[in-house]
Amino acid sequence: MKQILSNFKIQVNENIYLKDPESSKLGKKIIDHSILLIDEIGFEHFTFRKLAEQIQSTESSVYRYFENKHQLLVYLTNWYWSWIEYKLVFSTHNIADPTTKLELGLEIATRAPAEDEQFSHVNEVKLGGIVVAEFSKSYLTKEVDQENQEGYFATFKRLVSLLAEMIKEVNPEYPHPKSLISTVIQGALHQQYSREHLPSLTDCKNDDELVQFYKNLVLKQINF
Amino acid sequence: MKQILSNFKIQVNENIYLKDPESSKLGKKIIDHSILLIDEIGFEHFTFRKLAEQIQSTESSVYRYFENKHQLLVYLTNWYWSWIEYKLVFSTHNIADPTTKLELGLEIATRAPAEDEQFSHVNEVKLGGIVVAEFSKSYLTKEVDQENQEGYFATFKRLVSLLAEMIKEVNPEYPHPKSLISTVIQGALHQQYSREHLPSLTDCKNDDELVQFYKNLVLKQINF
DNA sequence: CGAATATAATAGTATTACTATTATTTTGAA
DNA sequence: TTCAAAATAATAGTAATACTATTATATTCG
Repeated sequence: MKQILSNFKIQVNENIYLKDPESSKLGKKIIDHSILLIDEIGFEHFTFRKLAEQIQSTESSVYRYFENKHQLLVYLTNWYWSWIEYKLVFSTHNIADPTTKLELGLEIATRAPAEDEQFSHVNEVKLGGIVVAEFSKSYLTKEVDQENQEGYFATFKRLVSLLAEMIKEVNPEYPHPKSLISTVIQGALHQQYSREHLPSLTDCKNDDELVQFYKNLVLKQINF
Repeated sequence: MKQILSNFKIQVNENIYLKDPESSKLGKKIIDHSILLIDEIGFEHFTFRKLAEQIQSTESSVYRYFENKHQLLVYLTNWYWSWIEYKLVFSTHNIADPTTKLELGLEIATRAPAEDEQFSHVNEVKLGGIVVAEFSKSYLTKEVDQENQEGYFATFKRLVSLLAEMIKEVNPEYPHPKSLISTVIQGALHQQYSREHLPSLTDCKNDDELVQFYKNLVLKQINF
């Protein structure tokens, strides 16, 4: 994966930052360390002041990249889903059989990133953890409609529609591909969180079982 | 429903408040108006100061009932899931056929509450909306493990285990009842939210279709 | 090299999330 | 019915958060 993708830079919609953090050293430091810090103390306790301390910079410097910490979270989650989308598009590119293709897509969309997948300055494993715990906070706000119009959630919606298309290739008659896919992706995040913190909400002992559970759910559902 | 349940008072675990809001007029006002206010401005913008203004009381008076607004949210979501649990237990009580019972249970757990179900001083419809938009914020925090130990999420876990038992009665061999149920309940909340704010993530046009989608998902999945 | 731009340092404001103190009102047991 | 205890209201205050503004210094790039 590292070799395949190392030429690509994840692009995030320019509405989601004031100044592109990929365009400077400070910008990259903001991204890298915000991932470490949010992973460590959680989004609620995370502040630009604390982040600035960690990177030996100042609050106002961070504010020149992002309007506020909410926008930074949206940036991080978009980066994450873009990365999943790249992996999905590359991996499924040459696969002819629709069912195999769908299974592979589900695998990529539901499995938590592993240590050996690192391909950028970003810590993808910790970012995956942030997505599990914080992604839903990025859209469960009163500002969702306006932000949706500005493309804040476009990456995730595109991923859902990509996988929904894969379902349609397996069974063009299936009536609820988008509901099924978004239920499965969100469900996988939730099950990962549950395994760690609310174990009575899951039966999956490990990631393999979890991925298998969702693959099975989808295939059984769409095959008539 | 109103008649059946009007004798029952929803009980919330006493760890989830400092003073029982059901024990006084002010307490009930806090609950009622916090639902209206959170529904109106969202949990992020909600403060005890704003709430106190609405009910012509003071911040410090509210603080004598709840440690902070997070605890109030946990209280409200527990109340909601307790109410769902009551409806589920009553409705399925005398049903012999396990499949019919499960279908009814899924119906109650996935359908958004309707206007005519009002049975208490609480606005159940708006509370349902709050659960859709804010429930996940109640456990996606760094304090989840400690709060889980104190019983903050017991009501939801009990509801999941009730429905998981219903699955086992239909098919004792099915290996992932808890994962399936928690995926479905969370999924239904998410689909309700999507229908309103991120429509490209759903195919369900209305509540009936949504409920049917999840019933079908479960039944197809567990029937061998 | 010099101008433009980015960053750092510092300070300041409004709001939030509380805590503390005292006064007033309500209540409920003798 | 009274009077003590408890609940509530009024007021004030603190530390942290979420910003904005100003100026000084460093960097970069045409």
